[in-house]
Amino acid sequence: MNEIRTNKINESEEIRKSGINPYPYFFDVKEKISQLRANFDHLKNGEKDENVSFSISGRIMAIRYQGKSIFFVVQDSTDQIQGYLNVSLGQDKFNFFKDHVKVGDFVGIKGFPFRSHTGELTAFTVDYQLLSKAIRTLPEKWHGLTDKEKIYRQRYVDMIMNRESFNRFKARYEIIRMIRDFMNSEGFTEVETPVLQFVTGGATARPFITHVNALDTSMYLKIAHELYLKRYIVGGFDAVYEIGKCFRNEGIDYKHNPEFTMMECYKAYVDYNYMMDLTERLVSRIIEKINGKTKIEYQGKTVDFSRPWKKVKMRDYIKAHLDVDILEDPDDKMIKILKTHDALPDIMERGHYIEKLWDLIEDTITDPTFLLEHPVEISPLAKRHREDPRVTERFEVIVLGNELANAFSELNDPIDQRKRFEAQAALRNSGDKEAQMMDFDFLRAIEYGMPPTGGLGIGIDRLVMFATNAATIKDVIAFPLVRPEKFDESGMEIDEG
RNA sequence: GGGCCAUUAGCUCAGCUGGUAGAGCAACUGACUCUUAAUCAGUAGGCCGCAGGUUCGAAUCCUGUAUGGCCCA
Repeated sequence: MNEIRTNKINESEEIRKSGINPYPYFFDVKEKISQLRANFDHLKNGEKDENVSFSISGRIMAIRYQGKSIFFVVQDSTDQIQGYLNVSLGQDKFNFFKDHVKVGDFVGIKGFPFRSHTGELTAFTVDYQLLSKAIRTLPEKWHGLTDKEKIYRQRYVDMIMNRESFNRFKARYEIIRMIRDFMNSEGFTEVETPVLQFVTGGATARPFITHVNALDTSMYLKIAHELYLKRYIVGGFDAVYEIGKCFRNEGIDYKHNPEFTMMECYKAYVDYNYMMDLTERLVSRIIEKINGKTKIEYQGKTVDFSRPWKKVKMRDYIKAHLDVDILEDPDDKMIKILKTHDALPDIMERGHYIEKLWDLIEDTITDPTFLLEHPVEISPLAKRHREDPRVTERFEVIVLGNELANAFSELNDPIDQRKRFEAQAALRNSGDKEAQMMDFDFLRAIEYGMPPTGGLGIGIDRLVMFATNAATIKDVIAFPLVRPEKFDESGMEIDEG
């Protein structure tokens, strides 16, 4: 139905018939546009340097026809530059460009640099090659895509048109590379754990279920890396980490995507104090590298990632804000407070009361803060505190009310771990679908002995959101989960109800 | 789960209390050898998300529904 597309398909066929492949195989790219710009920034207005020849390639973003000369804009992964060509190219090549090279097409350009009278560094085209003909038109150059739905569904178009978006993804992968560099330099080994699991744990979450034909059985997609990473520690690795996808079958909103990326690390012979230091150093370094400073603006709020971060104990913080002692006051008192805030949990259990009480006040935290010593009930994989067995050696990093990291001195007492799993299993049996599953193989593993271990998990998407000032998780996930689109037999989109 | 908003040309948007649809960019034809949101002249392009209802008549009012966004829980 789209006439422009049909015309371009026909045009592409005509080009092919004329002996030119609209989709050739290779172009010898010698430099990126940013390099070209940097190398010839010194050229003065009207000055040219015919002695140097460059070879760049990219997508044409704009064309300005000017009679017997043509100005255009090429964009590659690094930058844009204005190109210029005229009939000195030869009448045939000039005409072909004028008739068949259009906005959206890829071209390779050879030539020399000059600066126009108006001061624009320009690529004077001595030769060019059409590298790929686009048969769909790009959005309007001035506004690009503004429809959020189109941005998420057709991220490739958003990336082309919106450099801010493109650069945010570049930053994301730079951050991931920085995390790898950091972890490697700290002596951690990058490892992998299964995505398909018969028992999945390490987090309080509902899993996805899939089916394995070869075994004719259901499996879960991992909700965390934790339990398998600890098996590496049992197996003798000193320090391991994994950066990978986790899957949680829960709501989708501005901070949750069903699949998301988490970095988890575990190190033998250290405790949560070590992990606090590691977290502080890693996160503040990334924030500083991306922003040039540790005190940043996030969505209109100032957040200071400078070390050291504040520390508050969960018990103290809840007591100060809600006047209830989560260790000593009875359930009734918590329920009463939750009722007045209309915040009763779906599952009437002490652990859920504590979580809900925290939810009520988490937004009072702005700057990165270590929230310490969660009660045992809500921390089934964390070791009891060495001075108070009712709480654990655990911390979460809270930034603007969001959980950015979660860590503990790992529970390596197999008897205590079994009791914790049993308590979780009881919750599961009473209908708590997020409670952890009994994992006998994991128990068996730590029964062989796991050294004292510190563990940490960091939500990469959240971290990227803060580092790049992204308002929603969808802005930092290139292809967020959206409902499927409908296409007709020819592959054209259908708008329907 | 609740509330509010959006959905009109490939893209960005107009379209008033109902009278059979409009601009800019993109596309197409032509002019122009330093333009840069180039300019100028012309042409073509629409199941007004989908389904019902009210009406002589609906892009517009009503109901439902789909998709998405924002806010709240």
